[in-house]
Amino acid sequence: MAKELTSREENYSQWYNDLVQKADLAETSAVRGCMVIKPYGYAIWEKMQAQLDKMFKETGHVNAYFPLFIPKSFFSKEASHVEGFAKECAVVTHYRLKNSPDGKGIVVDEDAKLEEELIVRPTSETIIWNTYKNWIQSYRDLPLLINQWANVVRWEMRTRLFLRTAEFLWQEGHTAHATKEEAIIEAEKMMGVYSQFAREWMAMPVLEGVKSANERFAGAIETYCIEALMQDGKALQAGTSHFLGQNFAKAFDVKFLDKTGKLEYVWATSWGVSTRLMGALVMTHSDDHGLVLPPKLAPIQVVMIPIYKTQEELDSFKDYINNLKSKLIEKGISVKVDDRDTHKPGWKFAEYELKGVPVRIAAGPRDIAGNTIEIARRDTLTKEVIPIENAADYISDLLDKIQINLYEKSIVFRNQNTHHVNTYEEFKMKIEDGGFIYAHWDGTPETEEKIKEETKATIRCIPINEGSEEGTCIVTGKKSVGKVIFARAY
RNA sequence: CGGGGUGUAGCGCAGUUGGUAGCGUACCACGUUCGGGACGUGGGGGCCGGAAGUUCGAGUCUUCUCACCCCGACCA
Repeated sequence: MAKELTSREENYSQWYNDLVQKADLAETSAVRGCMVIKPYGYAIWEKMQAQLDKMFKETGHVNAYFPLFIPKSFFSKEASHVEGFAKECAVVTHYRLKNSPDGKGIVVDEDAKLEEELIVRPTSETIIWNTYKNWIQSYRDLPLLINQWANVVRWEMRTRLFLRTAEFLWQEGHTAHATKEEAIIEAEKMMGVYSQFAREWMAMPVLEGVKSANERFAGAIETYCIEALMQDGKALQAGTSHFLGQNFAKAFDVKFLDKTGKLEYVWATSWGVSTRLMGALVMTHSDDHGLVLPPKLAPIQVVMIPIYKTQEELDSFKDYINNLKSKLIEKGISVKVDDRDTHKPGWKFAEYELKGVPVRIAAGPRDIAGNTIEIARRDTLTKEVIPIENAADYISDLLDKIQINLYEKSIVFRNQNTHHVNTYEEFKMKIEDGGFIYAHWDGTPETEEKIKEETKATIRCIPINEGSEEGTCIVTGKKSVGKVIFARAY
């Protein structure tokens, strides 16, 4: 048992750390707060990227790339934006090193100080809006619908693999529109894209809503978000989409001539999801045996493991499963045959369980004699023996079933951990067990702050598309227009 | 940035009042095994995080540093 996982019950965050590293998703690096994403983890990210990118293109967006460095002066142009990010920016001050005078190593060459310091982008609004100014003159240039895949740096004090790292990978969409309404529709649409991706690809249920003022993006008028519930009862913000109003247009003087010849500021949105989704994926489905991946994002969907003693038996296994393998590949299913002679079947079973491969097929002399294969499901940890004839169709259906089962299990979990409360006392009790809590709130930042200080819970989102009824705030007793969703969050 | 902890073989750890480094696992070779992480035998691998000090002698004692982990404040 070389790779024993800490159980979730014993220590949830240790379980997460163990799992990410032992399943070969990522590891900590020599650089503080920065991770190395390993090939298996990166393969999952690539699958996420591929699907998201497709969805962005389908909604009319194109990709571009903007610089890693942002002149410091750009940053200060939007007041609340700079305030939000100033505390966590990496700054480039020099452009040259030299040999240390004492002969030991190298030092920064003080003569090579930059005239204007550069910020390593924590997000790209400023450099992008500075650029858009040159691209937009008339309503005919709008809407401008651009996305970029990039890395960003936020100098976090405490980091965790995928969930919060100093450098992370993400995509950031930045759009410009002629009207406020159009920009709002865009921001809502992208939240919908994220939500759909989370449900259908990650098999992860999410709540859709808007952020309270306290939680809003620095520089946004409205922040839309999707919020997921992790197995330990903590909420995780999985994606955000911002309606930026004309804040950045005004800060960077981006105007256009409308059809009537009037000069107007453009309306903006930005939206992003990051490698944090990897953390969400791990914490939504995985168990004490290891990773559990939804088939749609699994780099290997089916692994085939031979049971054999002799070379002849191995050869006959290969012949035996070759046809099935081809049929699966024809169906677009990714298959790996693990015929390594260096590990025993039992070892391989445990390994692929740890790595979350959705379906495992094993076959040995007994199966070959009886024209059967053994199929094991990662999500339920069940095994069955089926005839190899028509196994391809069976497996194809099974992958769909697993995808659905994971989503349904997650829905059940979330429902079991979602509560409505009517008093603050009840709230304080329920919050200790984790989960989402619906409660009436008077709409003021002060009340939210008080609740956060006393219970560590924040408003994860103000639900939309759920309908709401009036009530009274659980803390102040003042009027509330509808319940909002609280949780302790990552 | 506060509070706590840990740095010794790839990984996980032990190392007594200071005496020149060991266990498990992984790795390599050979043989027996192979339907849920096999076993035996033999082998390779360490500037004991770094620097300075005390000492005849430091993994062990002292000081200083650095890194990482956990818990808070901040955050996607």
